[in-house]
Amino acid sequence: MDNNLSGEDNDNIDWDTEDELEIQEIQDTTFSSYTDLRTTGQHAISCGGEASSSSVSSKSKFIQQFVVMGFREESIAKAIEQNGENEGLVLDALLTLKALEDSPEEQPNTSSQLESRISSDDSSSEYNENFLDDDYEEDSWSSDSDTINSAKQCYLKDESSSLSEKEQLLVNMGYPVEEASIAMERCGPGASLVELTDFIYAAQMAREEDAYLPEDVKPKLKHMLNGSGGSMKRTLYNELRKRKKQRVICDEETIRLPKHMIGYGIPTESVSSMVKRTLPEQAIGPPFFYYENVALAPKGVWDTISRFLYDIEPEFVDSKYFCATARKRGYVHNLPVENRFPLLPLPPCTIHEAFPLTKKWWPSWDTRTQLNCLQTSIASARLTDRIRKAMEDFDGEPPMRVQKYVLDECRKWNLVWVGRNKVAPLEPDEVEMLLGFPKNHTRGISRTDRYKSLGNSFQIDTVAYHLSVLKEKFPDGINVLSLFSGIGGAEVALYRLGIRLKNVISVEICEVNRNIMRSWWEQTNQRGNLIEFDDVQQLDGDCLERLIDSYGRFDLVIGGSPCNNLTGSNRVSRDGLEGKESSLFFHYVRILDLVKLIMSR
DNA sequence: ACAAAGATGAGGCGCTTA
DNA sequence: TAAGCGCCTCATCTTTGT
Repeated sequence: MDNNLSGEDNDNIDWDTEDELEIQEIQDTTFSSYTDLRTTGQHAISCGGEASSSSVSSKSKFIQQFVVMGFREESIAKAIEQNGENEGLVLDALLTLKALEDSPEEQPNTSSQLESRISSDDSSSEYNENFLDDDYEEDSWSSDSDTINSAKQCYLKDESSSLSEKEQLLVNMGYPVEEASIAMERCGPGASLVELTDFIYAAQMAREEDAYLPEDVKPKLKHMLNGSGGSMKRTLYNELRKRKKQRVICDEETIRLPKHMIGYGIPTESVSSMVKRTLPEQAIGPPFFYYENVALAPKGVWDTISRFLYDIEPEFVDSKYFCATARKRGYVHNLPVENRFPLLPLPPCTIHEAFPLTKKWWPSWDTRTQLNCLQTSIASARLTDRIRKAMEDFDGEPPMRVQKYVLDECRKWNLVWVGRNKVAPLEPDEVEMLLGFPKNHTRGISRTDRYKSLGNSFQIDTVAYHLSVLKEKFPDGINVLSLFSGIGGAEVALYRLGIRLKNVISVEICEVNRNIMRSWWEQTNQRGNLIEFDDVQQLDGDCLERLIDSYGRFDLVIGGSPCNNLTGSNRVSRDGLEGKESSLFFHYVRILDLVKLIMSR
């Protein structure tokens, strides 16, 4: 076992990694400037924050503040030429120009799916458009301005520059100190400025309110609008309001969880025949994709997820309709919802069916028929002992007070009755069974780690039911890109459906989980190829292109990104989508977009 | 050093009641 | 309609024990 990965600081959360948002890469790769930039960086750049901070003249700082707002350098240069170094006037000119260029109706539907998707998206477009503008860099990089070059160079990945200098640079760019330091902390010392600014942008965007402009722009804008407002500003203001309005409507109609979480149907009660869903144009594959996360995320999270995944409405399903334990999850996918079929045999759906031996000891006043959500840790032996002692004081039925205490603990910790006055947590192999994994799937690692890995996994029957439509579409098997694979829930589901796994590209940060997956792969005598990565960041455009060249196109991109910062169980860092781990969602989006783009060529 | 145990609420929704 | 209550949640961090 790798201590670094499963040690005390992070345990073996499947998706534990330093998070870096490389949404920039989408654009970079999309517009083929990525390679150029990187090459340049490797050759000529000795960048370093030191070089930048010393060579960053006041003029370049002046330029930089507009660069980070997402304006093109040539536009900035022109605006400065016309207005001098007057911040207000330059910004005015730039914003007006941008407002004119950006009006959605006029957006030329040229380049890629990605671009049109982004431009059709309201709030997220504000984020992405800023970076889409970066394709200007391809041309203007050849500018002979030293200051501009040094600024550019700092955007490149650089390992040598020191932390504090970069942080200082971010602050110089106008980011609040605290946001800069959070970005530094989250992205790590090796992060490029692009990654850092990306992170800050993403975090800001993911926030509920006013996500469409960087914090540093808002006050300036506000100041200007409240101040000497000219007609240009008003034009811009109206333009922004128009977009903002779309977002507000979106907020008002925030996604609500259905009372009965059966999605587009469950094996016993199909509703898919009644509900015909139509997918947005951009959402239609290839490839098929399937994204999962906890249903009970903080407000607005599912709206953001949906917006980034082509405005597909999430399918909320509680696995209590598939097995004996609850598991409320949201799934965003572009799979057909007709003609699904369940895995056979159907798993037990009640506690008694799943654990017949408990029936003998189950008190009548414990009315549970199903278990609550299986989480990542279990009750201690001491707790079950306390319960036993509390029960032993009474012959027969304990008083209401004790019943309440015992039931509360049983619900909280998913305890089952295993003897007279004796409750116990589920064994790891029992959890495996409930989730649809083969027995001993996670055997060989510590008990604690088994619970953790299993608690972070799919419920196989539920996911397999959704994926079952792939079987007739791919009789010869499929190529799978599996992100945040964990212990291989997706692979097990496909395997149990009888869908041949031709090539599986699996990304999983935790070595313990990768070993489990590899072990399963070998035990089940898979004939296909399993290619493992340990970090989603490794999957850049070049890498994906190589993979597709070597192994063929992906038929399915599947994964559930970290829920750490979304789940209500987290009392420490329930930070939403911009949280340390949960922000890896944006890597799912990035990679899916890249795959779509590469495959469309 | 590792594994287990203990301490640590907020947030969101459904339901009842005034 | 508002307020109050009940219930549930892919967890994290520190301390203790072996």
